[in-house]
Amino acid sequence: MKELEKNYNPSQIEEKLYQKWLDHKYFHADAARGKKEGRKPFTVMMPPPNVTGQLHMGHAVDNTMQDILIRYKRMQGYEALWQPGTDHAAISTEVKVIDKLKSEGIDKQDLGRDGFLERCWDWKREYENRIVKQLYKLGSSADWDRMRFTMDEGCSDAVLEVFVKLYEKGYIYKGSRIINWCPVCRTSISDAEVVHEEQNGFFWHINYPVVGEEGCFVEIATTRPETMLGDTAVAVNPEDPRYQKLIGKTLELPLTGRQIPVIADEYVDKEFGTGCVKITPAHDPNDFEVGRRHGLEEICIMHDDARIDCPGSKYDGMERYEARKAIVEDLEKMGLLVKVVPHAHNVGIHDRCKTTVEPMIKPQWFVKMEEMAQPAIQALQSGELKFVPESFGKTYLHWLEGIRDWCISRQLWWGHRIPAYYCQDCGEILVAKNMPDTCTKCGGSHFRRDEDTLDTWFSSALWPFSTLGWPENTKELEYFYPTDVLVTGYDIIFFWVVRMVFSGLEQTGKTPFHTVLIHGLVRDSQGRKMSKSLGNGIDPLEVIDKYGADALRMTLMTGNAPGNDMRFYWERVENSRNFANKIWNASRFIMMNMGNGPVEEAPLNRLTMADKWILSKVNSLAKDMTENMDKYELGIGLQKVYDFVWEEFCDWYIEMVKARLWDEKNETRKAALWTLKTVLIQALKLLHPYMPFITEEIFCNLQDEEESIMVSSWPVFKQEWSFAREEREVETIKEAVRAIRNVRTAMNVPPSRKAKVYVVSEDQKMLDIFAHSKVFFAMLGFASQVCLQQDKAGIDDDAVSAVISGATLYMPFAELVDIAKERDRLVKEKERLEKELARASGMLSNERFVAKAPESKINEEKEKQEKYRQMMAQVEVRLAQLERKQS
RNA sequence: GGAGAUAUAGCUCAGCUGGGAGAGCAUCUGCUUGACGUGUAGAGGGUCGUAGGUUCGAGUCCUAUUGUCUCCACCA
Repeated sequence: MKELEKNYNPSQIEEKLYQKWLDHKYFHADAARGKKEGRKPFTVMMPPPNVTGQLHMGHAVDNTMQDILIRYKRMQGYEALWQPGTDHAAISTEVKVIDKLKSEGIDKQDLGRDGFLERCWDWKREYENRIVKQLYKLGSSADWDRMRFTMDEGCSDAVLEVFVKLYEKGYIYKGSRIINWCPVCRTSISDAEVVHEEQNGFFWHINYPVVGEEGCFVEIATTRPETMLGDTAVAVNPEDPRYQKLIGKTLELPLTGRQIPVIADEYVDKEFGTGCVKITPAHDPNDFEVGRRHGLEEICIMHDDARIDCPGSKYDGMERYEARKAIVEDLEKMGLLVKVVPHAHNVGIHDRCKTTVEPMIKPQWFVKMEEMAQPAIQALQSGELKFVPESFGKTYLHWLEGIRDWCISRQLWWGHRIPAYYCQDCGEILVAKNMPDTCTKCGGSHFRRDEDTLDTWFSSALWPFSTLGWPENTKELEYFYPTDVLVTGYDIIFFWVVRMVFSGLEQTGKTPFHTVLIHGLVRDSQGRKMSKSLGNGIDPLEVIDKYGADALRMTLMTGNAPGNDMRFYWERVENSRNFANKIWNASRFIMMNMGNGPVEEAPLNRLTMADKWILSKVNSLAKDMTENMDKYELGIGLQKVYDFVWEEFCDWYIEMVKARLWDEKNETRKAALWTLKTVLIQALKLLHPYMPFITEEIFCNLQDEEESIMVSSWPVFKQEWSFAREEREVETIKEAVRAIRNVRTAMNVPPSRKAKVYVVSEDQKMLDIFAHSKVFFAMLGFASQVCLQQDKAGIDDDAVSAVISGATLYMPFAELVDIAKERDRLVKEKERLEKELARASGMLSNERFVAKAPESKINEEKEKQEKYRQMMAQVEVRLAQLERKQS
């Protein structure tokens, strides 16, 4: 048997073991094999990290949870597929490549579309590997042989297929609508990519003259005066008495001289501002709606880079904020600027580049959402789709119920190019997977393909089935789809989960997964989000280097409930590291005692009470763990193995068993060794999904029969390992040991001072329990001898006592004990018992309790009451003795 | 404005279907016993945000209220 190092050193073994797993292809799932061997599939889709990304704590939590589920199911005998891949991350990658080009003095336009895309692919090849290697370090048991990329051939084909199908169904349309425009990235962005930030700005109050009524004005207030160049109306609330007579009149728009009407629309809030709103349909989403309702002209006054587009005017070509300044100055000169009021308001910012977005009307492609949202809503209501924790289902519903059409076109080059072809002869739009030969309308053969690409989420929405070969009906798709659990943070429910669900339902008729397991964010120790700008991020790789992947994984899973945020503390990592070291040393101890020979199988009837107790404990732990795993309560599961290993197994069982191990002639030595090894292996298996590396290392050192713990079988509850009586008996022993330790500490007795321990009970069965346990007292270092008797014969009156349920323990070290102190202690104990008795009798004398509570609960209370009565009697006797002694 | 989450020991958090308040860290006190000081034995510390209600019984369920956080929508 190999000798282990004194301290666990993760860095030495993690890489070696991961390579071993890869070499043995343990991560690989196979549909044909699974089918042939009659296994059930279990599938998890890895949320594809951005190719340009670096591993952060979010990935670490997300992937740890998935790995735990996959390893658990794999051990349970499922054909467990964890499908990995990466995302092309359109904007993010394009921006980075552009930056890199800039540093080389190259402009995107100079390279041309193909040249630029080549640079993007170079970037992808260079960085994809980085994030994948980082996921290796976590211990992720994903099926890397099936690695996919959202822009690889298969996924791209799925994208085209879906686009064409949705177009033909009328769910995809092209239209001019107001969208969020990023003047720096020069592309439209979705609502979800816009973040709102409060900024201190101003409210400019401006007078618009009423046509034909000299000296008569309408005062409007705006935060963006430059947009007035595009005003096509002023609106008031139809119910507003102040402005009734204005409705229908015509105003002259200052600076342009254009004539615009005053209209009435519910949208206007009477209480806000002046109650008169300038309407700029081309540059404000609300105004756009108003404009469409009233058939107003939509005048676009800005170029794509946010310079003013107003030919013939002095503002033409000005940058938007420059124009704002000029316009305000001019209005002031004209005497039309009424006042300027400081005003804090929210400004939309592009989350990637932080530029203030400009609402613009642009021809864009949209997905009609109304029909597709319905089945997705129903999936949740029918229970076909479930969120853990459930409350996130409300977030999901809320979003779907208020869903708007999805703008899917992006003015980027890196991404899936929209498969729409414009006939150069007649202008007809043809949508097809490949460029058509002839125009269906005019028979022409010259086409221009749409320049735009699709929103990144369009392809990720198809991830659960595109990766399995859809639209082909592959054996993988048939076997592994629909998948089982999707693990993700609550921050991308809208972006991704919703879109996967409606896409899956629309394309395959099935929800792509039955459960969405939501986790929270990892925050810093002060509760702040980890972010680049704050510089407060903790690099998971640094944690792994210092403490090992297992410690990181354990830290992220401890004391954490689904959906809740957690804070990162280095102290917690240390605790995890300490736990790893604890198991390491327990294993080391066991192996030292095993010697070189094999551990013989011990028949159950040769086991001692302690052996049966720990076996029974690990047995019910297996059941408990399985239940918690199935409920996705990963934090609770971990807590349970932790407590078992550290407290029950190390602090109690190993200590109980030492004396037997050291005595080569002891006839129960072999039983002890067998139990130690067996229980340890069970515990290692239960822990393996959480801490794959250390459990594998110990497992392989401990036994020769199996080559890896990750393909060993998950422990199941066995009736023959269930020993209720022994569990109770050992609990009694533990109670006794604790009682004695407490008394001795309370009495300030040094551990080196040994004393006799008398166990007194009228109940012979009770004494029998202790008959087997003399060895514990000796081993625990404070009993020179243990005497069992039914009465107090031979025990000095001033012996110190400890009362436990069913027995009283005495230690005759009279000379060490201060009688007054002992009396105080007993008085305290008496008070405690009185409280307990009051509680029990309070319940039992309550007629309604007795009438309504379940029988088992009543009996439980009666037993407790009886137990406390007995203890109380003992305490009273002891007190009386002391009184006599003192007087 | 809409929705959701959360409030438990000094700190960070568990506490699953209601039935005697827990962990880690921190603090204090012991322990050079042959796996581990990354250890071990013990102690102190909480009227479970507040007020009602349901119940024989509420940290747990309901209502209201307060604080904190998050998401969505955004007022020109």
